Amino acid sequence: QIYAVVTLIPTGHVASYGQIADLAGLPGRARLAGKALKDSAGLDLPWHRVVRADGTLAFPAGSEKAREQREKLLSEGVTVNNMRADIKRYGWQPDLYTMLHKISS
DNA sequence: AGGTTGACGGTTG
DNA sequence: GCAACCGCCAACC
Repeated sequence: QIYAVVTLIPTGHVASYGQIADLAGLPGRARLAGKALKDSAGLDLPWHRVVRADGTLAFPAGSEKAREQREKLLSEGVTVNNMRADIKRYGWQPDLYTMLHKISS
């Protein structure tokens, strides 16, 4: 379920672990979403579009994965300042979020 | 069985 | 805005 929701994130946009878990029918289990993505290594998913609720990248600053994620987001037009994506502009808009919530239920 | 550990998130100072 | 806490829960020691 979690992987399915991740594929729904439009190119050039980002979503939080909490939102992913929520839409996957697992409210309040953001950590599980993170665990699922960690285990998803190898699968073809837009994992780089998943960030923390405040927009910061989940990988330790300076790490190889963090650099890779930042690069992928920038290439899609998502501004990333100091390892933090601009959630205000590129995050899921409220209307789209509620719409997806309705569909998934 | 009990303690630790996270690709997290909301609250508080 | 930031950092320290605390709640969370499944997987591992």
